[in-house]
Order: sequence, then structure tokens, then C-alpha cells
Amino acid sequence: MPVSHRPTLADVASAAGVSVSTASLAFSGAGPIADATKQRVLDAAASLGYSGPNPLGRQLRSGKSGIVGVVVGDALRRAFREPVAVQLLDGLVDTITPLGLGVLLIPGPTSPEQPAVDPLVESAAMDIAVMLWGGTLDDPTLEALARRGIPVVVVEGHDLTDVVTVGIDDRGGMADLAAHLRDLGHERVATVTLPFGPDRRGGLADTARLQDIAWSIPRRRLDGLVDAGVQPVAVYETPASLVEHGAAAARALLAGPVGSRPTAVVAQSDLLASGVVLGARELGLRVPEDVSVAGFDGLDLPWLAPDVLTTVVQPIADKGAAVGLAVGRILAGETPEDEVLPVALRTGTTTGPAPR
Amino acid sequence: MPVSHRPTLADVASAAGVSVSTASLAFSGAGPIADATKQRVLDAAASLGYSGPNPLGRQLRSGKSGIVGVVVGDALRRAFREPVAVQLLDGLVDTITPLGLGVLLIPGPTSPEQPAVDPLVESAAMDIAVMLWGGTLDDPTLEALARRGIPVVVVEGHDLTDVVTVGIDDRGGMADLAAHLRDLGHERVATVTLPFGPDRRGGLADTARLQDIAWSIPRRRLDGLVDAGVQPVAVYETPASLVEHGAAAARALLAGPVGSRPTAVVAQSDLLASGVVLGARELGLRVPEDVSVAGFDGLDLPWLAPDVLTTVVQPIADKGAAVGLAVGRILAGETPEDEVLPVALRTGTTTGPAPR
DNA sequence: ATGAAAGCGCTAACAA
DNA sequence: TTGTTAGCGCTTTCAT
Repeated sequence: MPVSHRPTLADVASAAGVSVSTASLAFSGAGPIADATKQRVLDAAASLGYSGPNPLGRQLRSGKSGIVGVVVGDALRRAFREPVAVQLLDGLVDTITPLGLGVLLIPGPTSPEQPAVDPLVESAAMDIAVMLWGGTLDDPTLEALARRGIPVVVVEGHDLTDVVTVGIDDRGGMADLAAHLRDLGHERVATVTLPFGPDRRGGLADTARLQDIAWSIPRRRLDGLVDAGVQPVAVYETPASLVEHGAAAARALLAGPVGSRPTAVVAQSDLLASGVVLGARELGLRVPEDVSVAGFDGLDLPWLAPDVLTTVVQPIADKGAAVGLAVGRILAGETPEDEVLPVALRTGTTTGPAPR
Repeated sequence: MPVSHRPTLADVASAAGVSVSTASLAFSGAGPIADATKQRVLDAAASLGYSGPNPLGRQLRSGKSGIVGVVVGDALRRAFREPVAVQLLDGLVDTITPLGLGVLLIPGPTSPEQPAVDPLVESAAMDIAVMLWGGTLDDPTLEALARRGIPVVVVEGHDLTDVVTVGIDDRGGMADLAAHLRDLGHERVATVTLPFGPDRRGGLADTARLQDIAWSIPRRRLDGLVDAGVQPVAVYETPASLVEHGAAAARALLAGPVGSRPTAVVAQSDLLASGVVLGARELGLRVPEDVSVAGFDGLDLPWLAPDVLTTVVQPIADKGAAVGLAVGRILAGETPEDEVLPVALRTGTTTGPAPR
């Protein structure tokens, strides 16, 4: 007699004249089963329209959901305009798909006024979580995950205990870039930074503001400049890594007379840098003859062609893979080390000798 | 006596001296419970480090996972370079988050040679699936989901039965755009299209290839041109909606002598159109004096500033919201109608009178 | 190679 | 208002 509800393994088993446990074996392959029996079960399943074991039952039984929660560091919209985040996610997915894991998207805090944690953080099923661009030290998301006993991998965050961190050598990379500019004779260097924290101010940062950098990436990239002996003559903070904010920064930084104007601008991302290039051109300045511009990330920027941006190339796909690997290890019960991936300076056509 | 494993509701209940069902009520609020009792349960939970009901148990019991599987029409990497897809996803997430639903990312087929369906499609827990840029008619993903009895919402796909479709008026929008160009006196109009199908060829499309458009968006947008009486003098198919492919198309289409060169190029996406603008400029052509360029989507293109692209603006966030709404309705047992959202022509600075 | 039985953690009837 | 009971669908000992 046919069942009216969606068939279960029990229905299939009885239709095939075997026990549920045998039927289970036919699907999972996790145990000895006669070929003939297996075929009988599969046939019964087909005729009942049974499409395989219900994942919910399987998950409860195994205690695993097969889900990796990925907390994108900010509103989705913003995170996805970030080519770095997108490419990293791509590398991550490539790595964990073979492990039978899937990515659950978890929006980060939408605004600083709304520090509430997304409900998914509190109650979605997940075996592990990845925090993209890992927030601040006292992140409530981190707390909630810890309370739930969910292990966490943090990308580009502060060094925390109890959490595996994957990042790049921001500081060293930026120092290399600064050295490159110094070698070209630049002495007045300005920098355009990523947002310092969730409040995302835009504009020139004064000394007070510079003490107040909550996020680790802008902090480390700024430190890298100084490491190489380049004390920026101006620091312009942007509210987001977008071309238009780079252009705005250029207008603010490069409007002055030749004598006091910076001869080089270092942006903390390629998107910002490309905005600086466009903004500089708008002001009638030639790049790199009048002003050198450099970035960070190593993206393709087709709209800058035929120019090639001087930048620090980070291995984004590798970073995603490293995160995926760490996820796999943790779920396998291992405790992987923190990882810092190397970066490389790429000299393009947007930097040249300082004008004299 | 404390428990060594992660505490369960039963542990909390016994610590609080109540039954499990009462303890359940303390967390779910789905039933009458005395304030004092509830507090006792919550206290017991706190002291045991119990962080709320295990979602796996809850899901099995309720038969719902709270998960919306989103099949991105192509490899993640590619899908996320598509600003339209990203913004749509953002609108979708905004709409379903309040419903207590989360998005599980499911990669589409990576390459045409590998038509295998992602394992997540076969066996991940999800209550409903959304197909972004909804594939072809005989999509194996669609089949698999149907077999599993998972309802589907298709975005920008063919009109299918048994599936709710959300889309925009591609054809009408493109017809409006074509009429605009016609009114400006353009008679030699070329078009740069999105990929015709998973094989993603690049280059001029001949008559045979034009019969072979598997994906519905390029099809409809092409039809829209013709509807308005604009028979393109050349159709250039791109392998992806990227700036560099637009530039390549411009080089191929606009290299000829003035007399035979198209006076206008219509691209099927803004990214492609901006590439066409850049490519035209590379060839020494002025936009719009020598050649008019128009796109489709209505994106912000900061690197084109101060120019503003003439384009067909589609309501991307609304589309995401419409998808989310449809998802909610379906899960509530309703059967929402297909939806076609309106678009609007935006006249920018990149189109002008045909040169004479 | 197959079957019987237990139980993953929870919620929802229903009874008290 | 609280407790008892019965599963949700599956996998996994363990016995046969």
C-alpha cells in the first residue's frame, strides 16, 4: 500500500522487504550489503519516489549539519562589493565542497547603532563558523559562537586565543611598498586608508582619530608604512573600499599647490587606489609624472588599462583555500596553527620618480 | 551532578526540576508557562552553559531546516563578479532574515563539460531553493530539486510550470532603449551580448549561433531591439559580463572606417557597456560624438565619471525582495504568481545624435 | 549479510 | 500551568 506522505526509509525498506538498517546501508554504502539486496532497495526507492535519506534525520543522528557558517564582516551588500572577500569566499567554497560542506551566509552587523547579532548566529545549525574580516576583539558574534561551542576561523582579524586565524603579511607588504616609493625619491607621501572601524568616518584623520583604529587591517597597513620610515604627511580615512571614495580622497589630498602637494599616494586597497588615479587625472595631474599612486590587493582593474597599478599582491585564492583547509582540520579534530600568507610587491606603471 | 557532554534540554530540565516539555516552553515561548518556572529554567540553563535548543533536534522535529538554498547560476567566482546577482542576493537576504531563514550558497555547474549537479543540491537540508539566473529548460538542478520535492523560485529564467518565476521586463526595456537610439537617428547599431549559454563563446555571432541562445536574458534583450525595429548590424557575444570583454567587443566592432562603422553600440549589461566606452576611447573615438554607447542594469559606474551611462535601470533590490516575498509565501503554503518587474530608461551622456 | 533495538534532541498532543 | 508520551527519520551498535 502506497504512502501518502513523503516516503521515508522505513517505507522503502518495507517495500523492498528488508529492514530499515539494511535499507540505510544501500544508500550510505557504510557496511556490507549484497548487490542484489541493494538493487532491490534502490528499485523500491525509485518506484516510491524516494530521493534519498532525509538530511534532517541524518544530521540529528550524526550530530553534524555539514554547514559552515560564514559571517561576512559587514552588510552583505558591502561585503560583496569587496572583490577580496568575494574571491576568498570562492576559494573557500572550492576547498570545502569536496568535504561535503556547504556555506551558510550570515550577515554581520548592519550598522554600528545596531550591534545585535544576527539570529542565525544564535540558532542556525552549523558545525563551524568563519568570520570574514574578523571584527574587533570583543565582537558579540564571537562571544555567541563561543557560548554555543562552535569553533571559529577568523580571517584577517586580531590574534585571538581559542580561535584559528588566517591572514596575510599586511605590514611587511606595505613596508616593501613604502621602501619602493622611498627609493624613487618620494618624501611627501599621503595615504588613503580603509575604514578604521564600524563607525566608518570619511575624511582626513587627525591624531586623535589615529589612536582609534579598531579594525586590524588598516592598523597593520598603516604601521607597515611607518616601519619603512615613511611617515605619511596626511592620512585620509574612507568609509568603504570603493572607487568613488578613492576619487574623493584624491580631490582632498591633491588639490594644493605643487610645493606642498604629496608626490605619492598609497591607498590601502586597489579599489581606492584606482579611485585616486581617476581623481588625480580629474585634477589635471599626470600619473605617475606628477603624482605616484599605489594600492594593495593585486586585483584586475580593467578600467585602468593600459595602466597597471603598482600594488602589493596578496594570494586571495590561497587564503580562501587556507581557510577551507583549517575548517577541514578543525572538523577532523585537529588544531591547526594560525597562518600568515606572504605577499609580493608588483611594480606597475602608476609609480615613478618623485617630481623635483 | 554535572554532565560532561554538551548539555541538552533534558539536563536543563532536570537541573531546574521540571519536565523537558516545560523547559522547552521556557525557550520557545510557544505555550503558557509561569514566570517563576521560566526563570528557574533559564537560570539552570545559564549555570549549565546551555545555549539554547539544539537546532538539529528542533529541525528534525519540525521538519523544517530554515534554510533557503540559493543556486548561483554559475561558479561563485563569476556570479559574485556580477553586481546584479550580488545586489539581488542582498535584497533577498534582507527580506528572508526576518522570517528566520538563512541562505545556503550552492555553486552552479562550474563548466559545461561538468554538468554534474553540486552534491548540496542532492542532499543538503533546505526548505526551498532559489535559482539565480535560472539556467536552461532541462536543467539537471531543477530536476533534482523536483525529485526531492523542494519548491523552487527561479530568477530570470524561462517560464516554467511548477516553478515561480521572478524577472524584469528585459524585452520592453530594450525596446525603449532601441527607440531612443532610433530617435537620435542611428541606423547602424551593433550590440554586445551576454553569453548565450554555458559554452560561453566570445566573438561575432553568425546566423547559426543566433539560433542557439540557450539562456533567456540575452535572448529577450536581443528580441527587444528587434521589436523596436532595430536590426543590429553586428552581434558580438561575450563570454562573461566583464569590463574587459566589453572593451574587446569595442575593438572588434569599431575598428572599421567611418562609413561602415556602427554609430551606436548597445550592450546587454552596464559592465559590458563601460568596457565598450573605454575600448572606443582607446580607438580614439569620442563618446557620444563619434559613437553612442548604452547599457542595461543601471549600476553605479564610478570609473566612467563624469560621464553617465545611458541605460535601462532595473530595480535590483526590489527584485531580491520580490524573490524573498515569494519564498515566504511558498513556505506559508501559498502559491504566488510569477512576477515581472518594470524597468526604466535612463538617458545619460553616452548617447547622442548619430554622426552624419 | 541482515535484522532488532536504541537513541540523537527536540516539540506537540494530550492528560492531569 | 505542568507532566507524560510519542515520535520526527535516520544511523549504528550488536546480535543473529
